[in-house]
Amino acid sequence: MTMKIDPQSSADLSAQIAQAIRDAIISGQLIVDERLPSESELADQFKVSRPTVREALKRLAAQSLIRTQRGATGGAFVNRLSFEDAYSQQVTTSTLLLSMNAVNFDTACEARYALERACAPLSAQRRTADQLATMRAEIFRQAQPGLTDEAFCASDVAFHRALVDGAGNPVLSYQLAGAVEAMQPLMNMITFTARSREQIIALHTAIADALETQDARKVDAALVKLEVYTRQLAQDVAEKRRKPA
Amino acid sequence: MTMKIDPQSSADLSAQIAQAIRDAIISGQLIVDERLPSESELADQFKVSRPTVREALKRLAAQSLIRTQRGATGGAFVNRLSFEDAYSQQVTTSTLLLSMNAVNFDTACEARYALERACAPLSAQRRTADQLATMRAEIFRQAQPGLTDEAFCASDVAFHRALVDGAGNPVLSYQLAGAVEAMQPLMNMITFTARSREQIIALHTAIADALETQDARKVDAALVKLEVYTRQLAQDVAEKRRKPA
DNA sequence: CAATTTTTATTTGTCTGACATTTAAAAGTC
DNA sequence: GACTTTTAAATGTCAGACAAATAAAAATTG
Repeated sequence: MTMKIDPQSSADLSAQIAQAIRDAIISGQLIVDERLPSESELADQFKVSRPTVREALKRLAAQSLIRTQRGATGGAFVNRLSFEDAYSQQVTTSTLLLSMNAVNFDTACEARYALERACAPLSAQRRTADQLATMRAEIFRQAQPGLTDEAFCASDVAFHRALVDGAGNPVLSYQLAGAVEAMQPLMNMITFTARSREQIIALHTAIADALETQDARKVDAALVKLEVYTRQLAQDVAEKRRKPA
Repeated sequence: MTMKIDPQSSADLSAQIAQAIRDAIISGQLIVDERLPSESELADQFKVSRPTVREALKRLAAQSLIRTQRGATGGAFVNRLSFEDAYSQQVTTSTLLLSMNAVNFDTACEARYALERACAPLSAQRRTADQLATMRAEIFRQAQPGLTDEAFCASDVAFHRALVDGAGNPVLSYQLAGAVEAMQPLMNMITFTARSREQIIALHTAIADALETQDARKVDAALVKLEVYTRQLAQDVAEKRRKPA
């Protein structure tokens, strides 16, 4: 395994080295659980100092591409990117993307429900009894009177996540992670208008009922209603903000 | 702005510091384009050495959360995460996730088409003439006899990306990035059975025609056919591999 | 005085060398 | 043979230095 960096490039050495190793992983030259050379050896290979190598390795660690272990048999190992890791990265990225770019609420909402509706038919077909039970439990929690707005939102996310997971497709669950979870802070702006809870619970119940009877069309209809209702709420809030009675 | 790290924690100092700064960005304590304290100042604040601070900053840079600039007025600045950055991160993550986890082809295929079909109705409604022209051009390219398999695949991706972008929803385009682009290496396993090109081009043409007349149902029908066809091909390849005539 | 050039201060990028800590294997001991 | 101790290798952290880039400040010049 020899990796090279371009001596012409103007970029940081640590960035170049990280990219070289990243490429080796993506192309399969380095396989899962394989141990990278030690930091000193890498420093020799790339003709740079150990701190520079370390900065490169930290970049890769931040992307969960490698993991490091101390001790005699330690070192940096190519990490198997788990669905869980990918999932949480996706949520972080989506959250930042939405919060930093002042994304129009309607745009985010449209995307989220379009994707969720894509899961609905599969979920109606395959949802397990366990996932259905999770959804019922979350609906029950949402009906508790003392629930804070944050807890209601968290429960809302858990409900929709169960719906998505019901499709029984981990790739789909992963792809939807950002769409569902990153919406939470945006939804927070809205749900503080507390009277909406009954309506939302009713629609959640409709969804759960339809999933129980495996009626994909009814699930879709309820999701559409939920989307319409959510957007209506957002519009009301925006209006109220424009002319605060 | 004061940030703290837990002196009890066993994790790497650089990881803890990165997390502290990351939290400050996510929570809005640090806003876009704000300059972080210099590396020396951060080292003093966190009571660690400069190399440790630098490792933390490189972790954040790997996630495009900050950018650095040298010179008198330089430093580390909170970076506005662009759709483009998020898009390419998503593609990298999805590609690695699929290649490292031996994801079942059917699973990936199902997810990809489920998501793409979610875009279809919006795209039928809103696609611009420009996007339609892109799709026609890619179909034309795909019909060229001398085209390599790699180029055909790339054109295929470009075609589907135009379809997704037709929905006119940047959040949706971002979310779909992984689903569409990360499939390319998996598709490569299949398209080397060259005779399938005509069939694919016919279905692409059907999609473009339906989008031109804004007929969402026809788009959906063509996408379903494309999914069925793709999965059939994969099955054939798998079968041929089991008993190589 | 205005324009240009030079200097200077600040900040990141990189290097060297050292020590601390963790860990597993090797060596030693009973 | 089972247990303890030692050792070696690796990452984690530190201190201090110099290089390179960059913009502002100062000096120079027409």
